[in-house]
Amino acid sequence: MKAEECIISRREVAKLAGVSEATVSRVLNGVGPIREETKLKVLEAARQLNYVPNVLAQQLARRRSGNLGVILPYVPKVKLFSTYYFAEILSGIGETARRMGYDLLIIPLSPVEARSYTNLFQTQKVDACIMLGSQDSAEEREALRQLHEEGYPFCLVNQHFDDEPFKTIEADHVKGGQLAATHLIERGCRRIAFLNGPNVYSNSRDRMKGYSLALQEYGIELDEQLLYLGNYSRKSGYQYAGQLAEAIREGQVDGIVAANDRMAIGLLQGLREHGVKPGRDAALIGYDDAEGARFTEPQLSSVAVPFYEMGEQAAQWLLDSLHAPSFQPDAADSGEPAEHQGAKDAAQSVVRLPVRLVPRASSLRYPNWQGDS
Amino acid sequence: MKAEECIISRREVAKLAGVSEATVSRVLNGVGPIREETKLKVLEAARQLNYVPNVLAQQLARRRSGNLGVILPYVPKVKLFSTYYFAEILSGIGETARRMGYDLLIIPLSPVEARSYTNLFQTQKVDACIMLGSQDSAEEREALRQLHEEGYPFCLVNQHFDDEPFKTIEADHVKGGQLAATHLIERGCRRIAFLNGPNVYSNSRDRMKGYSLALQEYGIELDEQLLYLGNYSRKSGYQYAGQLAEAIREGQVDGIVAANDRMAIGLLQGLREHGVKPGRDAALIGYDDAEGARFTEPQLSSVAVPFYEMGEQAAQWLLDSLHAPSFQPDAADSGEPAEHQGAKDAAQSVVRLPVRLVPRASSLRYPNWQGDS
DNA sequence: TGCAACAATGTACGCGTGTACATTATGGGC
DNA sequence: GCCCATAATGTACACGCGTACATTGTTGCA
Repeated sequence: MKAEECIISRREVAKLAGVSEATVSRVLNGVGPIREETKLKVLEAARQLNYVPNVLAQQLARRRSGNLGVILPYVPKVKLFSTYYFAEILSGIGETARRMGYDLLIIPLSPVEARSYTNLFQTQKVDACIMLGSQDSAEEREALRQLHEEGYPFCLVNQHFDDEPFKTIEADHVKGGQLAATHLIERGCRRIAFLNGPNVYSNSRDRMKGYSLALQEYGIELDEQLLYLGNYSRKSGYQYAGQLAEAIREGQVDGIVAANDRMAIGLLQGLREHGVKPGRDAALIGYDDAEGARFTEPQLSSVAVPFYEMGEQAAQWLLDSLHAPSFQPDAADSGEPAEHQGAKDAAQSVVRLPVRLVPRASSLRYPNWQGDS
Repeated sequence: MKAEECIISRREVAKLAGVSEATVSRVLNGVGPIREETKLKVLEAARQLNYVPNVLAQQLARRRSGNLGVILPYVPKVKLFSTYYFAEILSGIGETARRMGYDLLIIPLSPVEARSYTNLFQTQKVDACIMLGSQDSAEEREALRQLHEEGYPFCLVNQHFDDEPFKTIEADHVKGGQLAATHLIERGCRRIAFLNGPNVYSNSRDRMKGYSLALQEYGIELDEQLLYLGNYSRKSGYQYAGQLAEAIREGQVDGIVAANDRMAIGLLQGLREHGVKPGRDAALIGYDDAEGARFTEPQLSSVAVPFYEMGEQAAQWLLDSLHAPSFQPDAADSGEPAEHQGAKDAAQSVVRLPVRLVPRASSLRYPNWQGDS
């Protein structure tokens, strides 16, 4: 009995209800005037047959997939979902998509094929797309530019491209870097090391900018010697521990800003192994306010970034723009005006959410450190 | 120029190549004998027009979506992606799906609609489905049973249902609970509290079983007073801190097994606030070996669970079974034989991956505790 | 009574693809 | 030169649904 239910379509419902297929479709979609009696007949027939519309056919007929694509970068050996950063953004996206009746289509980029994103849209698998963890490379920029020119709706999260009109939801990382550095300065640090991440991420560059601004504001000269480059992994923080421990002992460094909490935590653990205790011997502050920042000893000061909200807003904006009738891909015809429009959009295209300083014990510096026993 | 490219289909390619649409289809799918010359003509035309097949139409014609569904439970106020448990499993699923050419369709269950899963398959949105975080309730069991009866391919992860033939990938949590408790016993504990999670999860019950076995093995009587119930959140661990701190001081408790690391970490922090230091005043061990277990002070002993591999295996088995020609939903016709087959399957239907004890400082107990300064 | 307006429904086709079947070339053995 | 097996291609339709347009039924009003 159950076996046949797999293959019932609109036709069976129509037959049972004694109406045409079109009427069934109209009833189920609430389109056009329908006599109440007919409506009930159809609904009863559908219920009785346990009819469920074939979404694939609907998608083809409507030329909309109802899927929100999420592009995940390929990062070797990194379990992307497990990083605080992606997990939080994804949670925000997922919740919003669910609320708006969209499904999430996760598209992990494969390491080999450097295909352009346009294919993705041409296949119609997704109606819109959110780009996570994209890097500022020439190819990436070109691929996105093409996407934008063809009018496909997409949104970058936490990565902006200068001089491009791409819609972007990010956080104010210049401010964040400044907050972090200023915090250490106000706690008495003068020789502040900065452990940054790769420059292909705009947020790395922004934090660097903020760090510089803070130093400048307090008349502290930027010392290239104090700049370290990691890759946002805990290991890459850990590996600088020896070097920094020595610098701290020699008085060359009295404070450290790390560009994310993973590196900060790795560094913190390494420093302790070298007998240097952040919060006592030097001030340390991380970035992201990941959950782990509250687990360390001492607890890690950080800068909170509203990742969840960024995911929410990206999804919300994208799905709103799909429903808005304003979406006109015809702009490409008129050539130059499109250019101009792009420039106008640029003004509002980047949304920058505020970040927040979260001071904890790791950025204390003097013997008034409140440790236990 | 770019604008028109959005609407090219097989027809345009066929016209340009001077062949029929069927030939285009055959060339692109590598079906049937094709003259080399024709093949090149078609491929050249496709390239020239920048043709990309419409996946929606392919899905409809092939009656396969190419999507692997992942059901996420609705847990109020919890950002699912951000929990170690889900994140790791999802990473494993995602990586495997990518390798097998499938996309991941994330389906977060909404709080209200308690729809049956069969709808999901009937809509054809997914070819197979992985269930995460399902609970052992009567409705859930019934919904899954229906799914199984109708022959839809699905797989549970980290949750089994007794007496059901559902395919399941989980870990040996009985062993895990036993390992944890035995570890504490061997380190000298005799009054071991157990902070467990809700019983709707089979892994909670399994760990409890393992805990009991360990006590029994060492002739320690199980004391109901020492059983605590949390909900796997850090907060729910934290809230028992006062109670347990007192019990430890009074000598009522000398060791604690927590059913996951989140609760263990919350508890650890709470205990320290009450002046009780795990690893010195009492032994504490968590479960999952989440990343955060290495961040705490002292570092948290735990039981490592191969979540990533569980995700991999679930996806692998599911996608393999789709490609295998053995898949015959006709079994329902013959009635009882299906029952028998189910019983046979049951023997292999539950795959239980091994877990591993990870001893760290939190489960030490005596003054030989190796703290710093 | 006749006619217009509108409600309610049916018919027919498009969406873009896969593929069974029919048809036409091609070659080899006699 | 003929016939058959097979290669190569075209034709036609199905997949299941949305919807424009045609058709029929109903009502109100002159």
